[in-house]
Amino acid sequence: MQNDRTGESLLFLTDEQLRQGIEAMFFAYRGFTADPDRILEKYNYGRAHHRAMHFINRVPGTNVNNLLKILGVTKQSLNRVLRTLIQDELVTLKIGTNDRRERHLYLTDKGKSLEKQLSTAQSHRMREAYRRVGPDAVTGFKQVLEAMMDPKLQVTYKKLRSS
Amino acid sequence: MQNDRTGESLLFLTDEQLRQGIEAMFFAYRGFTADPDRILEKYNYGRAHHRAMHFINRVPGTNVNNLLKILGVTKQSLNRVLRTLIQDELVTLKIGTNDRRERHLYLTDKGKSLEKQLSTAQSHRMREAYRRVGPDAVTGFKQVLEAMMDPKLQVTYKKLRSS
DNA sequence: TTGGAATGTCAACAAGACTGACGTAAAATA
DNA sequence: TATTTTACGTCAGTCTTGTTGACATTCCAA
Repeated sequence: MQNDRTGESLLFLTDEQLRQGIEAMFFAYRGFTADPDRILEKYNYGRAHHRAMHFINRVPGTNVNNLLKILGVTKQSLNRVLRTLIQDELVTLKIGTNDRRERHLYLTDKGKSLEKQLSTAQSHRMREAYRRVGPDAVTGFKQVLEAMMDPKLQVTYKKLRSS
Repeated sequence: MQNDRTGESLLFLTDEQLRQGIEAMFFAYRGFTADPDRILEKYNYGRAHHRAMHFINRVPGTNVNNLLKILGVTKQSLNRVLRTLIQDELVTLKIGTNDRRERHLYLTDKGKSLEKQLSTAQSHRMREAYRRVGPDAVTGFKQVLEAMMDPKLQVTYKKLRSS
């Protein structure tokens, strides 16, 4: 019976516990972005550039529409970012062979190099966190995050995992 | 011996696992802010207003400097947000009795009401996530987030927990 | 009494998000 | 074949939220 549960086993659902989770997300996200932000600043790029580069690296040859769905911004917003990345030769376009309306996006060597720098910095903090807390905590971490996503983004997330 | 560990037990530290964690944070944070954002839009406020109200509610009577440390923005940024919240009678100022330079911040009844709306929406999603994954995963979730924070913010986070 | 701390304010600016409107090329379909 | 839809780009304008820099006020403390 549900009601046989002690207060202790339900403690993780109290308002106080939820509030702690909310604040933990807020403070952790600051840490999560801090290291790449410092690198981006040196090149006069922002988080938007980082996100675009991350997913172009993750899904090489993706078209713009697909990237828009992943990033959840408008095409005008993404376009501004892509324009500078292409100008700076971090990203290249290839027109689709089947459908010539589509632009397929790739990182150049220069782009790969910067992406590597950024992901190394970001991974380093996460690796340290993972190492300190151990594998079981990491499993729980990912389970909660996945459960907090909007359903559509959860699908996107899972697709990326299995690709 | 460290080297006796199997590949399996170290699997949580692979590049692929770290990348998954990064993407999980990115997608989950979108979900985390989505519900309050929708409410804020109706009142023509933004996330900055939400954050200020959250922590004024959490630490009633806080002065501006303390709030600045928690939020990690400049006083000019915070001031603009506070000004509108005070104009709209969601927040009140009380000049310090000991130190009359300090402004102590409080939510009005109107402010408390909106803050409640926002935190209810945000908590609801987190509660559902917690419920689905169970208490052990929640413990791991918080452990990883705490380990990812900048040390100073980790102190701030812990202080809030124990207050 | 003077220096520094806490706070506020004005101005200017930038990143990064948004909407709306319009254009072009190519594919799909009626 | 003609029309519609799709994919993408671009221009213009707006908003929020962050930034710096400069300057004023208040008031505690040495």
